[in-house]
Amino acid sequence: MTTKWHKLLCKKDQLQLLGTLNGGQSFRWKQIPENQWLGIFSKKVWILKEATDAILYQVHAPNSTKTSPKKCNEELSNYLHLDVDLSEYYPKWSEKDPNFKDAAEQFYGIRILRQDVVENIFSFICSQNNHISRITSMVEKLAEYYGEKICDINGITYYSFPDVEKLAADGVEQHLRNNGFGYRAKYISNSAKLIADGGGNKWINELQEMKYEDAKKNLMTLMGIGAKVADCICLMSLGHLQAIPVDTHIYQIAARLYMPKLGKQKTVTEKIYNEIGEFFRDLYGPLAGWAHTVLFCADLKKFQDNKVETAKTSKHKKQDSKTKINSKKLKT
DNA sequence: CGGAGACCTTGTCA
DNA sequence: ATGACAAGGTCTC
Repeated sequence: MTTKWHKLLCKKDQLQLLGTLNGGQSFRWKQIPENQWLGIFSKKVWILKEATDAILYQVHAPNSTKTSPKKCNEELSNYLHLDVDLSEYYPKWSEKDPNFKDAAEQFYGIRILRQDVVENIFSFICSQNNHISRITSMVEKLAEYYGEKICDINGITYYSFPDVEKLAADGVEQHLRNNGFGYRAKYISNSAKLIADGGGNKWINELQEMKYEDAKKNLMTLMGIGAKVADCICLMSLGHLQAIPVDTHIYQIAARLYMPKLGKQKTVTEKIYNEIGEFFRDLYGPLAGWAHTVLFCADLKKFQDNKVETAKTSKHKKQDSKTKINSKKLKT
């Protein structure tokens, strides 16, 4: 086990750990003392902290796992999507949209992570109609029940996210039902079986090769995955940075600030869903999903506590409507 | 094709 | 304290 700190060069405006790791993209990161972040990806436990023009990190993995500094640097850099230079985009998005410019002050350095596809498929199935805190505990349970132990740190055992085959096994649905997963237990079990029957890794590999529209369509054939969850997976795990997950936050933002005609709409139909996506793609360009994530962060309640309340934010504070996302499956 | 309800469970707010 | 309501929606009718 390595406990040495490694260094990955990275300017401050290129990466903010708080908004990126705790902004609802991944459910595998926790803030720990001394302003450090502990998270799990690629079957390793990572501890990160910000330093001047760099990220310092530790890697914890089983002794059998290779953790050469070079390989770890590459893995972390890839996970954080550091090949995209935000200084090329933030000014452009700010120029096109004053709302983005406002959000970007607090939410500089927000990055779309390159997350594991399988983990995100099941994490975002859990996310529907649910709170981030509960989603996090459900993802942790999936890892604990069906994943593999990585290591212990300070008396806590960490587990990797399980393979699809583990989730496709008999008895999973009942087991999850008994452990607080509610109706999502069936979605997880059925989707895992659908993927396994479709070839398992082969199905996943083919998904990764598809273009955005095809990948989205295929994801929506799984149970419990509609347009929004499919777009989350496309954006955060398949590199389709034009994908715009239209959730309740983004719908509210769109109706309030960009598309006033939505005001009276009670449900988000497939048509409305796609219109909102097209609107933002038209506004921000090919990396619209990335820009949208900055707006999403700015709308998260947990990030608004330490923010100075302005007349503008307080005015809209309590006006969330009863609008439900109701986009239906695309017909092929 | 669009609308209306149901759905597990937990956190939050009055 | 207790109930209503919302939570990064989706499925079914």
